[in-house]
Amino acid sequence: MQHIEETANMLKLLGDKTRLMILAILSETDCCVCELVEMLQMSQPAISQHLRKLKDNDLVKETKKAQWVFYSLNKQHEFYPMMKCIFAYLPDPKEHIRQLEKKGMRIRCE
Amino acid sequence: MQHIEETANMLKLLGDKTRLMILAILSETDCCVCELVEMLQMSQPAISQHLRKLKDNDLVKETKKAQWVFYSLNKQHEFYPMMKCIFAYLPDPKEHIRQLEKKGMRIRCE
DNA sequence: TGTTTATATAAGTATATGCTTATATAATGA
DNA sequence: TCATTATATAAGCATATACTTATATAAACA
Repeated sequence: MQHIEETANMLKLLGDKTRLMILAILSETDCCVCELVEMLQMSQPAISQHLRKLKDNDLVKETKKAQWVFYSLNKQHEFYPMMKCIFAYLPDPKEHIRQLEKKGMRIRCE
Repeated sequence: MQHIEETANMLKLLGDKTRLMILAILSETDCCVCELVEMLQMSQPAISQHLRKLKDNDLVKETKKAQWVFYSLNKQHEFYPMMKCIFAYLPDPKEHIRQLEKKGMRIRCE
């Protein structure tokens, strides 16, 4: 059980369409910034700024590989079980990943 | 399963400390505005404005009784199961209700 | 080495948000 | 009837938010 401020803050973070979709996608597969830019059809700075907020709140982790920065969901986060419950209210992010692959823009590293 | 906008909007609504606590309290017991004002130590207009948003989104229902307006949680709402999951991350609202009763400010109607 | 690609970040801006204060309405009760 | 109590709502304002554009950095590669 958490403090009210903590929980409200977490929900505020999730209460943005773009960030929510980023998290849902990352719950399926790790992605680099340019993949998210392509899937969500948002500018690169906009995506980077959302990722920054998620990282500052420890919801995602980053790994640099070659010229890319891959982001992954932090499944150890205390609010991860809550997020899983919320994902049930979202369209399946697999569709975004499929579309990305179809466009040949999936980054496969190593 | 809902649209991304719907879910994000719901989370934005829940992502405010005061509204989140109002919902948690209402999940335990119906309350009138002045009880919430006392429990949450916020101005009456602030509480009324939050209740307005919750009502506009169908999360709460109102019932007028004498000079009071009682608010209750809409447990039929499509996002109610999600809310229940979120309440697990909040301090027990029963404590607020106990404090209100201790101050003799509980409104008992009918 | 110079160019391209991927990313981060700063600055600027329009809009949204959550309060305050002031005021209106309606029910209660002396 | 008049004062009090409970509530809603409007207007104003300070701050937060989510973009944009511009720019910096670093890796890859010709």
